[in-house]
Amino acid sequence: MTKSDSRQVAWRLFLTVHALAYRKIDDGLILQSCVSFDDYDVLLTVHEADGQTLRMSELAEAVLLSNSGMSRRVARLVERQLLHREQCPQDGRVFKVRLSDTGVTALNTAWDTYGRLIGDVFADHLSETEGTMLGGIFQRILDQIGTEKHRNLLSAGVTDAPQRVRS
Amino acid sequence: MTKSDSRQVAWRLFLTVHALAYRKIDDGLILQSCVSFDDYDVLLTVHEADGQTLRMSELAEAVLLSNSGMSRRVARLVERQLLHREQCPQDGRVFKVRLSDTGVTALNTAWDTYGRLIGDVFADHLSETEGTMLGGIFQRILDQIGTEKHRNLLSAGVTDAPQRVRS
DNA sequence: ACCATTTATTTGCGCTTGCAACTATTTATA
DNA sequence: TATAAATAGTTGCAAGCGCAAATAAATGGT
Repeated sequence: MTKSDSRQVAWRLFLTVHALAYRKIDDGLILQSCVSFDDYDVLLTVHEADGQTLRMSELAEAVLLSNSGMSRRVARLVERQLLHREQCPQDGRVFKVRLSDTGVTALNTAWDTYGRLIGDVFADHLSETEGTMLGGIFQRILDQIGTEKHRNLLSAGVTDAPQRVRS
Repeated sequence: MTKSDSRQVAWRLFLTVHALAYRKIDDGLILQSCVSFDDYDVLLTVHEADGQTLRMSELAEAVLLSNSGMSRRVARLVERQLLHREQCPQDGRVFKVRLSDTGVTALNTAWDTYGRLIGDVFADHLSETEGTMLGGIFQRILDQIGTEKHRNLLSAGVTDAPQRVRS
């Protein structure tokens, strides 16, 4: 594969789009909703989980952060009263995390901002068909490079899936 | 736009694919070529520039790093003898950066690893046609959200492989 | 029951980052 | 020419990260 390969070009554009989009969303969220992109990701992941609860290590893996990083991130969110962190009665080693009422409110507020921003930097520039196509391609890649946890993004939770198989 | 919108789904998958791909490439580059993904990006950007030289601020903008961050990153690369950093004679405020011979060698070595990794985590999972489509979509997004510097990735340079550095 | 092992999470530490303040150099204005 | 304003780049600082070591709790073999 040479550097002029269309897939190579797509890769470089992929990186640039991600970097720019990430920045814009992070800035927008902080400015308009007082939550960073990474914090939002944590809150959303917890809230979407079964029973709206996750243990630390599950959360860390889900958002692709190290355990230690997640430990401190959660500590900050608990400090800010957006999360509760409670020791599991059955197994004293595990701590389960859950959104506080304030956290739920913050998540909902942030969603308004986030949804708008996703449109600005990404979704509004795609047709429905292109969205489906992209989803199919990314899901296919994820099936190859992700762990079990990441493989089910489409089917789990996010409803009707434009699943596709390798051609 | 609802959460089950295909473009919304595509966005989430986009984020996950990026995070996983980034990790794998960074790990692979460090392990096999002793250069981090971010370092590689800097070296490549400098080498691809007009006259294989860039001033600090241009470099910072091109790779989407802050000026201070770039200042320190370049300092480390100079320390490692991969880059030269020389004061501009016409304007003593600007410093221009250039690859050393060692840097060129390192870049070529890293390209072997990097090319393989891009295939592993991204390109090999796409058909040529899909690559072209993705490139088109990403370029369209970039035209909307990027600055002038980022807008020309496809047209400027990348398309017909001027950057394959072969000794 | 006892102690070694394994598992879940949290600290210690060093590294990288961005922001704001600083230095150095050039350009504009009087 | 003198000096104010603008520009390029570098530091001080505080924050976040990952790795490895430390802690705390459960499990297994005897």
